[in-house]
Amino acid sequence: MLKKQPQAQPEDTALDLGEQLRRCRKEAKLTMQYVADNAGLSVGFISQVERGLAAPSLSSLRSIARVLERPISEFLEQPGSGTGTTRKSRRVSYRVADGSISYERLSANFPGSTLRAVILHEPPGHRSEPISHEGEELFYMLQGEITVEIDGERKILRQGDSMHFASRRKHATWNHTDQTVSILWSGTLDVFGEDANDPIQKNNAQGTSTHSEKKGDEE
Amino acid sequence: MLKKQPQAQPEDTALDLGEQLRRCRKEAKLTMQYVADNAGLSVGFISQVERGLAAPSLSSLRSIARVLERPISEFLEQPGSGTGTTRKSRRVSYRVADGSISYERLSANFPGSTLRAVILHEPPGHRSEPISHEGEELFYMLQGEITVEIDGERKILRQGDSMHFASRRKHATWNHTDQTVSILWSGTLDVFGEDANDPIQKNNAQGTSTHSEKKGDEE
DNA sequence: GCTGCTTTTTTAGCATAGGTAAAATTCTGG
DNA sequence: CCAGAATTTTACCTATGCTAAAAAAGCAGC
Repeated sequence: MLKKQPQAQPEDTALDLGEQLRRCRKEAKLTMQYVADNAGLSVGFISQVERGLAAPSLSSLRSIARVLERPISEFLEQPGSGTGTTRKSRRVSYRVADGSISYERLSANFPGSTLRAVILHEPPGHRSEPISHEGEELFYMLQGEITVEIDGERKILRQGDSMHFASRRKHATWNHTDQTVSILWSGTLDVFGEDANDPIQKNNAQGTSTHSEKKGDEE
Repeated sequence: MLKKQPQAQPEDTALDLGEQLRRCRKEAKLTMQYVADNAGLSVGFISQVERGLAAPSLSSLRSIARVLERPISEFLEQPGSGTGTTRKSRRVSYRVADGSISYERLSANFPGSTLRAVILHEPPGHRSEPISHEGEELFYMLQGEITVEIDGERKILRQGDSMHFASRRKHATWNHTDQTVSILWSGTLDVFGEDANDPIQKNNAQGTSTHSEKKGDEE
């Protein structure tokens, strides 16, 4: 019988997956036999998966990832080689929602990336509607203080405080102060969209800057 | 024939996966027929997957996720309900590497979470060894300036600047100044470990604070 | 260099499940 | 109420996810 080949994918990710599994296993100094035994699979199958000759099912991949103590996403999403530098002086501000909040994007957007970060500016008195969605997020208070409500429980965050939570929990914010607050927001889901909002403030002196998520805002 | 059941998983994630696929599809206002056609699958299969009666292969899930325009990880890893609030006054500092760098953890650690954030303090003159690993990361300069080298290309980041890149690219930092710099680091891989390093500085007046990654550092 | 053991690869094979087409059922807008 | 759209269900099939075991390669000790 001819050597079996997995179904060809446009991006040939099955091979990437196998390479990454092998890399992680070797970094953890484990044998295939160990991984197989602990994942409830056979050593031959592990070999085939690592060499890209077989594609594991989801449950098998989950078992293998558990043995390697890595999130399954690490094997499925591999960011490309993009880099985004965002200069303070060149950030573009966007307006969201009803136009009261503005934000500046920090994260770049390259293939496979899931990390998102923006700096949010919420004006005095602003309240957001309670929402929930996929992913997780973290607030870090750059300036000012804010009330955060998660699943009905309220907390005040002050400058230097942070909060990390699963976005599926219903959450809302309220700027109970009389000053604009600035929050560094980081999350795993792009809730701010890509250029979906109008830029409202262009700090670039020439007024023609491109958005930072274009292939890096290079010096 | 009895109704087919997917293999039971301890966390029954196949059902979670189907629920999430249906939720995302409805949020995008798409029919199963549309998803099936664009993913190269049958509508009956999409129905079974969404109802947890069949488990898609990795390539099928990838196709479905592409149609829904969501990262595949969104369907595979769902954070639990943890929340971590980290008060500025209660952050525990850790020492890493040769003891020269310290950091304070911001992110909590709850089931399924992949987002990590710390505040790094690099002393004057400190150079890190070039490394590469899985995931992606973002630096935001809270204070001071630093030279970052990625794949041999150097850049200086100043206060307020940020940089987002795939961690697989070889990267190193050098604090070329004569002051300690503070960086808010955010990433998708836990390169700082969980309590793997010694706490070196306890800001809690009682000196007995628990680490913030324990079930939230509640007020 | 040889040997024995460990680790990985390869082979042959199979049970099942990933996935389909089409029919049946339910939903929904007019 | 009805027609069409959308979803579910059924019957079925074959490709493949995965195995056991043999073969090959790697490696440490002598």
